Amino acid sequence: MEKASQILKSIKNKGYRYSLARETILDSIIKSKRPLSYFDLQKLFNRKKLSVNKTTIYRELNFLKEQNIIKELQFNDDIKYYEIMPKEHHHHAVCNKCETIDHIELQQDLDAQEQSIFKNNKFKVLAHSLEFYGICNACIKSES
Amino acid sequence: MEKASQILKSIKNKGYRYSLARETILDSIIKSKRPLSYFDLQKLFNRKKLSVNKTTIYRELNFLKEQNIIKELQFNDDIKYYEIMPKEHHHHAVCNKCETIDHIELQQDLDAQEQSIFKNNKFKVLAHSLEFYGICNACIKSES
DNA sequence: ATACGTGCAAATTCTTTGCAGCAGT
DNA sequence: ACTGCTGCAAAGAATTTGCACGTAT
Repeated sequence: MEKASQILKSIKNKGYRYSLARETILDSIIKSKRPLSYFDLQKLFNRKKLSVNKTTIYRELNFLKEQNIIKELQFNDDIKYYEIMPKEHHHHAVCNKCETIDHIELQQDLDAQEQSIFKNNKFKVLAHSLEFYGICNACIKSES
Repeated sequence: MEKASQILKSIKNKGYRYSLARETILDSIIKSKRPLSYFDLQKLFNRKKLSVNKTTIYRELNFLKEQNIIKELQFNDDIKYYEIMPKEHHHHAVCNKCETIDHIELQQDLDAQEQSIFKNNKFKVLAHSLEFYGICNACIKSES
């Protein structure tokens, strides 16, 4: 809860308030090893037997996104996922079998590629988004 | 129209039929330099003064996707785009200003990265998706 | 003649909005 | 007390489905 309460404090300084829904959503996203969707949070509230309206969840996700506290992600399903705003740039590995999404940090990033794009395509790269699709370790092991 | 009619022929062999909507959608996606969305096709039909119901467009896009004739893409807006199934693997450059989407082919692809992911993360990469965001040439030039 | 393709309206799903009441500061 | 936060119902937007009719083969 340490990190969450720190962020909540800075939110308070901007005139926004503490609420249980806000803390729970924020803390869940911080603690989660993988990006969470609206549905994940929904389930989570159910499990905790907390009654939180869907409007609140959607609103809170948008709020945290606007505050640059969380980042919205899309993979090849139609679902939006959220992760805490990363300090280190990283990428995602999506398992085609179990649909688990993991973080990946590359040894060599894409600086060379970005420079050649500027040269060859006259396109000034400011950011990139890179997702790997394949089979995760658990699914490799459990294969027949 | 050559390529479209070739694909239409192979569709016919599977028992599906020719139709004007099908040919127009397929041909538009083939001829387009950039991925097209449902709305692009909608506009296109309007300009051509062809009356095609939205259901037909959605159904045709799903049909062509299932037939592996076109590929569905998502960027950081909420819109689905479609391009003809690429033989050469390539990536996309999305302009933050004019939202134009271009194709990019990398000199060095990501083989080295994929191998190190297998080593370090025990994740078997089968495919990847890479989008660059930035400013396109036209927008660089037109900047004040 | 068969059964795929199409249009229309209705249904579905996901998300947002309006508004009145609740609650943190 | 002020104003942000919440829940509910309703509205919206994007997409899909059911069904009767049209049309390529």
